[in-house]
Amino acid sequence: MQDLLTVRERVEELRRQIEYHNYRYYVLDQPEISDAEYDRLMEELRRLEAEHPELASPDSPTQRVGAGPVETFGIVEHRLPLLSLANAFGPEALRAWHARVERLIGPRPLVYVLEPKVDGLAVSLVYEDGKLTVAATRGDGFRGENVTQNVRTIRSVPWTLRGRAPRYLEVRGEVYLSREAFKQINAERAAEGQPLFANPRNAAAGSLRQLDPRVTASRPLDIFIYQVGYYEDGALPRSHWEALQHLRELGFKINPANERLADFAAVVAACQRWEARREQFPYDIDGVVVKIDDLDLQAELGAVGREPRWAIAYKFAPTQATTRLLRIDVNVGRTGSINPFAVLEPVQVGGVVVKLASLHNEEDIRRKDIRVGDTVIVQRAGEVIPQVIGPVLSKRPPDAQPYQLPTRCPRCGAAIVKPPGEAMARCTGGVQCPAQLFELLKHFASRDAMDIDGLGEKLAAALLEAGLVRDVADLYYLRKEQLVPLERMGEKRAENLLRSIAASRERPLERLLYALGIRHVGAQTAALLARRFGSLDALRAASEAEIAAVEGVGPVIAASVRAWFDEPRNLAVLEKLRQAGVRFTQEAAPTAGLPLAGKTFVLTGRLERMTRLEAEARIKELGGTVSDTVSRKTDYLVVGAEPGSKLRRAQQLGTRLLDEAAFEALLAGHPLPEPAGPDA
DNA sequence: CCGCCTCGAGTTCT
DNA sequence: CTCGAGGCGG
Repeated sequence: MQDLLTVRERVEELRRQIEYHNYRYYVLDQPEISDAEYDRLMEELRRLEAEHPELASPDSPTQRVGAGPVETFGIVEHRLPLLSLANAFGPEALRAWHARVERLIGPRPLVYVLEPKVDGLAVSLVYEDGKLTVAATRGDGFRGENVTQNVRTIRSVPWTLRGRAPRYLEVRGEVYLSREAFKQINAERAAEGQPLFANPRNAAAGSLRQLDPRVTASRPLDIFIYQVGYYEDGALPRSHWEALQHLRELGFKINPANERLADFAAVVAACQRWEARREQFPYDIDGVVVKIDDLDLQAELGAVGREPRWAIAYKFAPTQATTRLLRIDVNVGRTGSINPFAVLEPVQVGGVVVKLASLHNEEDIRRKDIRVGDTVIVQRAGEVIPQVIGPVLSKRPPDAQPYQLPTRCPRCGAAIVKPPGEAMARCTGGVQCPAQLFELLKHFASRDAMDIDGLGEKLAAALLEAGLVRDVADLYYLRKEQLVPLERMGEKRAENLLRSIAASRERPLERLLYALGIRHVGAQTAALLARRFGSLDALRAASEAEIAAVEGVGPVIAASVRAWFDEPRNLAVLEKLRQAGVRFTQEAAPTAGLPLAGKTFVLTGRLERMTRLEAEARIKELGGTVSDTVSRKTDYLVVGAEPGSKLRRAQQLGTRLLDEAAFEALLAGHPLPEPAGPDA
């Protein structure tokens, strides 16, 4: 039995250490110890508290997991109201604000502080004698809800201030969720069939307003403190910037992206720069808050109504908008997949007018409960494809009906079936379906398949419309006089097209195999099959078991391939291709002994001196393979300008990175210097 | 049977 | 780029 005094000392020591490491990890983002070591400290503390209930304390870091639920939130009167900010939409409005400031205080040199306007929810935190006593939502600015128990679960909120704390301190901050955490929470909710949050802000608000703080604790909320509200006992610095530094010393998390600028032109430029790079913040921001730095000037400028004149919110173009869902139509894919899409009342979002948005599949529409006639939230951020996030239920027309997929294909009338357990419904019309034939023709001619230059969307439609092509083999029997009457088709273009078609007869087997559009056979699988069987006839003659025996091919793909070759219509197409002189064999392409044999590459970002396609071709020539996703099996990630998410994954996995110069050196046959060791 | 790794397929606007 | 799902190793 241990002496209780020493146990108490140990408990206090552990609490001190854990709070310190919390601070290093969550506030400074500079941990000093590993997660495992941290877990060990936490585990020991938990154990001691369990063994000695008399030592338990609501101030112990073990309580960050949250206490029991409450019935309702109390109301908190803010000692000083939380003001709102005037908005500036665009640089002109920002300049107008600035002109007014100068008019009021006369022209003199000004210093500005810029802070990302994080899209979360504002809270007020009160510290008395250095201890967190009350946390409240903004509410109407005068009175908010008491969410102290929930805010205490946020790891970057100090319970006790560091250093010499004022007797009474109130600070304001923004509670938010990172985009990553938001995605994770929604994925969990989707798995549990719960309604999804529309955006990180809603998720953060929902999390903070949980009656059960244990739920809040499970959500990785974070906070940035941006303002002193009320400060009693002790002198505050003269400037906002210094006040933020002071708050940082007290243990608060201050946004490291904040900037102090002394030139208004630079302020405007910075706002625009941040807008262009808003995706690079790990959390959503909807603008930039610009503040006059000097606190005396702030006081002089004062407020109009509830808006201070010394600050303004420069607002970015919104990435979400609401609009009406007019109709749900469906597209038919090459494989017969039925792909519903939303026809929207045109709406400006993310800098473009959106009229259409994909809806993926019936299941997705059901889960989001999207109905024709609904007002829906549409999102488009950066280059990302527009998405329908969900309905605004309060605006739903009373007669709106849940969406039902059509039972017959809108293009060919064949039955639509949805195999149990699969997400996608399919048209059963096969190549009889004009939509599927059209998609197949485009696919056949596409660059990774037979690469027929000049045969794109438009021409494929025209050839089908004119009845010149009923299957892909018909392409090789086209004559010039048939083509010329087509719209926008002269002698010259017809000749060029026929030449491209003729040239495509020489494509290697793997291209042809891919071009045929056999279900589950993409470029990669086509290459595996071509390499193993060497000729189309050998593959046609193979049994299902022989096909399934190929490395990387399993029962599903084997059955699909076998079924394709058992279809008389397909065999007829093959005979026509053969008659037309299309190559049915693989060229011998030995890869053994080449310098990059066995090496797997992934490319990300834009290369300066060659296209991505050229880079891929060079790697393959030298015996390497190119993959699409970074995994443990990836040997090199070639990093170009503006790399994507692959770079982060590669860094996590410790994959070797090559910049363009190093990549070129490798291609030129120069061995790479060994990677630096951990102690180098 | 589960969890990783890959591959296939589809998508908006300019 | 993202989702869904096939293949495969443990």
